[in-house]
Amino acid sequence: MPNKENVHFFDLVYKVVRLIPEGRITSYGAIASYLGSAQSSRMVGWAMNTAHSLVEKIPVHRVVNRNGLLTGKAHFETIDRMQKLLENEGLIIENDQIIDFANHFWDPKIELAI
DNA sequence: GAGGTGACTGCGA
DNA sequence: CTCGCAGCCACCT
Repeated sequence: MPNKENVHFFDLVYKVVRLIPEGRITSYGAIASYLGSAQSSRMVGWAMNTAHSLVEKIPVHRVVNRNGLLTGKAHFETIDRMQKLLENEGLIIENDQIIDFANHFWDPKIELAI
């Protein structure tokens, strides 16, 4: 659905991430796949890095790798921040990994019915 | 302008 | 099972 020219990859990423419901999470790959660049999952991660600097509030803590591992926690203010935020939304984190990850997974491809 | 880096992923050894 | 490598593309030096 995204165009090819005037649409920036990052903008789409922000848009999708912002749509993630509370208590849900998704993966970099899922977003990348939704944007039509399944192999560019790295860019999603980089987008999060940029998003962190934006004024807009983007729930970047709801984006983890495909294993439900909090790989991006190091980029938050504190290492515990990400886990704390997720736990505050009803998720359970153990060993930096989201418990019952699959059950809380939010796939933009499905939820947004691309 | 060129090279290095990275919050990922999938596949092969 | 774990470990390593290649592909991907925007940003930084």
